[in-house]
Amino acid sequence: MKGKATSFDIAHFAGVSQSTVSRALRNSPLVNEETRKKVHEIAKQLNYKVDKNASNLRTQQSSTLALLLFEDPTADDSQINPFFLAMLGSITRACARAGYDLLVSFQQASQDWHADYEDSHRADGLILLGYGDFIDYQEKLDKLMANQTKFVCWGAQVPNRPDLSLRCDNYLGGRLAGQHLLGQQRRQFAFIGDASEHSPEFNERFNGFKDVLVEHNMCIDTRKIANAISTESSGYHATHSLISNKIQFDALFAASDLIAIGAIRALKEAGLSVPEDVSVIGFDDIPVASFVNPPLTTISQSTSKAGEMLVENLLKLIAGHEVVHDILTPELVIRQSTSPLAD
Amino acid sequence: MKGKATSFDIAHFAGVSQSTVSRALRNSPLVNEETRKKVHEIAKQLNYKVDKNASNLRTQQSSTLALLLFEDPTADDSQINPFFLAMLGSITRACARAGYDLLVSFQQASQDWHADYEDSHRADGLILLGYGDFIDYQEKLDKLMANQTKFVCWGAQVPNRPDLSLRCDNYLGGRLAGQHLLGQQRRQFAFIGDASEHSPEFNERFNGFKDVLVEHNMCIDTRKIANAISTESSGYHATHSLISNKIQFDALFAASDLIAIGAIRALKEAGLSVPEDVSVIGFDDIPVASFVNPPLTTISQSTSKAGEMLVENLLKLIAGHEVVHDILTPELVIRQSTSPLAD
DNA sequence: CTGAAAGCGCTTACAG
DNA sequence: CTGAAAGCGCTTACAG
Repeated sequence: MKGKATSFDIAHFAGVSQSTVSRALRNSPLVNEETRKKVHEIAKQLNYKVDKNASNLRTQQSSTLALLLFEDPTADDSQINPFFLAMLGSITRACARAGYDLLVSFQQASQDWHADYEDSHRADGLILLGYGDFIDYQEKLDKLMANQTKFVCWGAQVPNRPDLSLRCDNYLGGRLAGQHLLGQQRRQFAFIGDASEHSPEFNERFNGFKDVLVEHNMCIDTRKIANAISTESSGYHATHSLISNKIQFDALFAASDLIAIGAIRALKEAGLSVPEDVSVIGFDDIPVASFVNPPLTTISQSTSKAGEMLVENLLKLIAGHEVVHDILTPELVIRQSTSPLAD
Repeated sequence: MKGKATSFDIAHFAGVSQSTVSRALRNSPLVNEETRKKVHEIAKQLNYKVDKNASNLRTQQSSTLALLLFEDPTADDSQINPFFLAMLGSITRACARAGYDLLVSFQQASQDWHADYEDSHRADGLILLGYGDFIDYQEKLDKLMANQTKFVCWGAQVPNRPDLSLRCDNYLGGRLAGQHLLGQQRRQFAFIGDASEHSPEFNERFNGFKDVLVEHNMCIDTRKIANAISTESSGYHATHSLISNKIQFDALFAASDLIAIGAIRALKEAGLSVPEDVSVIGFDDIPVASFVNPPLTTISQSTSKAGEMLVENLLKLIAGHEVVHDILTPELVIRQSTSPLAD
């Protein structure tokens, strides 16, 4: 026999029809047990594998999901946000468990990234992942909706469809950070990150943080807020600029761990010690967080839970089932980058 | 029109046959320029996308590569080796550039992981990535060969087929590490990693290291060698055991950055300072390396170059072209975890 | 330059 | 329980 074996080859050897082979391989209850066994045996001998293209074409689905990862245009080749990399890991595993393949693709946030994975039947649905400018996303999400594409989305909200997106309770996370720093007798609070509608996740974190301070009759001086995207170098530069402007602070909440790591570098360079002079808290709990020096206190988002739920929800959507909107609960992880203020 | 548009729908609206539509969409030179334009226009209006399952079935290929990532059985869910994650990034990009989709899958090293991606026509070829027990790999690679599966492999050698694997010059990398430490007047050398045939990459690194020492009339005391797999905790425990056994050393070469990071943690815990008491050098230059404290001196393997070449070679293989065996050149990256010995 | 037709390898309704 | 047949949506050799 030349090339790969087909179901006709098996039929030939088993002395049954090709339809029966197909049924047997799919373990249809219609098929006689003995026949089923014989077919499976021959299939194994011939090293037969169902041709996915043929079966997908026939059944009009692909058993494949596509993960689209958007990168900030500034992100360079080598540095993919570790938080998303961790998500990728858990999504891959969740797909495997569900018997789905996963197609991975990086997209520029600027591009027309709804791509054509679903239209071309390469994937049954999309998982969207990425920080970036929220405003830009909205119209693209609209397009996906109009197109009836099945998708779920980490972070960004889909207008009128809360079920299509998943995120952790960023507001609560911000509150946890604020409470932790307050409990350490810190009183001069800085925030680094984009607290605007362009980055709703960061914005919510900031709001939670701010609200806690206000509840304790404190406030955050707007001069102590510096804008940054989620990279180490952006965090470094933002912090550096605060310091050069002689802004004083004894506590710093960074909107992400990457920002926090950059902030710590800037602080050290300026001769400030962490946590003695400045308590620094991040957000995400990326794998690196425990390796940096000092190990980073942070707000943890469970990537494994998140990945699992994204896949689960997407599969429900594909199956035409309802999805309940859920929000993940973040947790404070205390390490050594924060400490009570010494008097 | 219900559901997705097909080439027949376009044919209908364009007033040509479906064959002509297909040719026009593929920009066949046979087709009249005006017809071609009209077809493209209508396709766009109908939001038509070629059904990949159908075209793949017809052409018997998939324009998809599969990336199989093996994990050490000990690796837990959250911690995928960052070196491979970086490779994943560059491989994804290289695939996109070549017009290929990338299927990603994690595999247990123990499993029958040649999987059936190629047999089932889900992918045209495989990229294998992963540390792990080399001995176990060999028979699996043999199976892939016997199966005529197209694949390339990072690190592990394929018997008699050097062209199927790609790696950096680990021996040279080991030499670079040795030379650097020698240049710092260090004289008591420890090595952490699995220097055996089970981990040929680590073994080569060790051999290069050892040879340089020997050339300088020095040697490595076997008691100063500790076994470790490529994780932070394994590096930590190995180093910890050296210290508890009162083994003295002023320089440490870790077979990977992850190991080095764990080693630094153990050293600090034992009250030893890095680099003053012990110079530590790693291998890989993972993104974290520059964030840890002190920033890690290491031997860099270019993941972007590596990913690109793996994809390039695999595509050549698929096309039936010859692949020249190539080996990447590692580079010494000096940071602050190593310093000249103070007298 | 274009069209009618075959066929890629399956799955599944239909008939027995 | 089984088989003959249709058809998923393309690509491409063949004929004009």
